[in-house]
Amino acid sequence: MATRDPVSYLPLPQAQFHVLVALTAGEQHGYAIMQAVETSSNGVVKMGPATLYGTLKRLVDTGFAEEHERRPRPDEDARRRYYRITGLGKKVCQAEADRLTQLVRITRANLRPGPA
Amino acid sequence: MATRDPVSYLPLPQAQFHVLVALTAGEQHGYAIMQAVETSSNGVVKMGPATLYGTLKRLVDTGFAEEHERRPRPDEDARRRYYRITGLGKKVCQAEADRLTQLVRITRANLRPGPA
DNA sequence: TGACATTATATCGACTTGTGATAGAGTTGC
DNA sequence: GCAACTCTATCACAAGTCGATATAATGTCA
Repeated sequence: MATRDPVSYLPLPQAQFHVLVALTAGEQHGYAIMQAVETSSNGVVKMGPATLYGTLKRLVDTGFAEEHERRPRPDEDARRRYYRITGLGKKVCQAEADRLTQLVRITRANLRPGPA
Repeated sequence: MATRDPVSYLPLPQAQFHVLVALTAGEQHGYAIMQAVETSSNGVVKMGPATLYGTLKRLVDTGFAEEHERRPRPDEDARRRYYRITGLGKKVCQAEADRLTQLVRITRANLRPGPA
């Protein structure tokens, strides 16, 4: 069966992209993702639980991420639920990154000349 | 008076960023912006009139863009209304571009290793 | 002249996405 | 023992996005 072109999922909603990017670093549980998003953006992007868990559900529904069976080790909080990015998720994430790179490139080129 | 930190406006809604980027290329009228967004994204981002004019209104309200008095030249369509990006708009656009660059950088770094 | 596509601005209503507040419960540190 | 933190989760509302539609001027071609 023909795989759907990752580009056809673009543009990704911002929250989805943030969560996916966090998951490219490896499997994570929800709370860790929230913190990763805030930390890696230097506090600029603050994702609350509503956005996080809602987004996580959407990612799983669409097949960009999946929960996995891994049980927290004894030294970890037993309540944790782990998620990881799927192959499709990686492709889409990659494509979105490419799209944004292009956008940023245009911005830079246009803004360069001199503050009018 | 102290100017509000551009970073405090981030993250920008996607449509607002797209329109601002289009305006960094110079003053534009609505219809041209719609086309610019679609063209410069290779057809990936399609912005209809509802999104465009709504977004334009928000940008003006927030002070990121402004309509200006320039009348269309005789060889241009008389119905056009022109907009341009403001100083604040440029700063915010710049800041958003920086933020996205950082996000993309993280994505690239994490996705690099090898398809697991 | 008439027919038709394109340009151009604009809004309505529905849907999707995002968020602050709140909840409940286990865990950690003092 | 108690406060702060961790962790998952949902509700109800707000914000953002989009397809469809409206209206009208302009351009093209025969």
